[in-house]
Amino acid sequence: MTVLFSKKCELAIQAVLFLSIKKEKLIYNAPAISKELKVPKEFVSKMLQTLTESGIIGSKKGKNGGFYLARKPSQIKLIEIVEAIDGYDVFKTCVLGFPDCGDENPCPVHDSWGNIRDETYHMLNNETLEQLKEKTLRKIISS
Amino acid sequence: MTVLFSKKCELAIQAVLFLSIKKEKLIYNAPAISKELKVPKEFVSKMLQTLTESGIIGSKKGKNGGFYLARKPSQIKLIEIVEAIDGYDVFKTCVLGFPDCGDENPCPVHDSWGNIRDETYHMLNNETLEQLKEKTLRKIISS
DNA sequence: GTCATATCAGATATTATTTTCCGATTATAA
DNA sequence: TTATAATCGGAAAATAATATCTGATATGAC
Repeated sequence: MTVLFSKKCELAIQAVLFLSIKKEKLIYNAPAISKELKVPKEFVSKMLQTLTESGIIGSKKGKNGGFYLARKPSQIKLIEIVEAIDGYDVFKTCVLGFPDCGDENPCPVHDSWGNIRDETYHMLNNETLEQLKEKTLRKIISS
Repeated sequence: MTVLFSKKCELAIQAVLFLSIKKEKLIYNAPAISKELKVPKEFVSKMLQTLTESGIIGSKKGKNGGFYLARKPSQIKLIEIVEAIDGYDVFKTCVLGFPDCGDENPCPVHDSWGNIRDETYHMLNNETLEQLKEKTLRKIISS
């Protein structure tokens, strides 16, 4: 099981982080990204299509085509990727699964979890890819 | 998708919270708990078996049998239920899905997520069912 | 213009999770 | 002792998530 995001969303964040440490508009195709992230290329391909639809990355068809960041790393936040793939459900759904949990009818951990959930949102909404660059470089061997 | 726990685990927490506001050793059978939590009784039944194996609740077979809290609400923490059903994977797995993420080779959000994860653990480890009783009563109509 | 190489779109297959079913066993009440 | 009502355990079915395949379309190189 994944922690908070779907596999597709995890992979999307990994891929965008990977692209963010490369020279601007440098194009990588699906097989290359697949190899880098050690994930099946068909799955990577599908995920990259979704990211392209939501305008986070751009694509170029045909020979020497591939994918590239649509904006500068300083203008992309992790939360955008989460929104594009998984949506905001994680930030709305009751952590204990009570169907009618809300501020008016809170579950026993509604407030405690609310704080944690807000912090998580803050984490994803605050840092841009640019700010994560150094840490990303340390994680992924860059070229 | 669920937020952090499996469906079975969410249900387990709900069920134990439900039992915690009842008189000690008062027995409820699977159909009754199923009705209360509005979840299929077979699924409730399976989950209650797992909780019984791990000693959080007790069971009584035969006519007028059912399930009851094995210990006092002041001696049961939410984290025990999570451990019994889902295990500690949520607290170990990389939130971005990097297979080799750890303190030596951290992902870009390893530290930030680490704090949030620790807070979550703290939330589940700190409060006992007894302390949640009031909030639970407000959520679940008691008898 | 033709060929090679890439994305794109939709369908399909596979796997994992969740849910349901069924028979066996056990305990209680009458 | 017999009928009943419950848990227990394993298997099966349904559903959801993940992964793969296939053909179509677009693009650049030659």
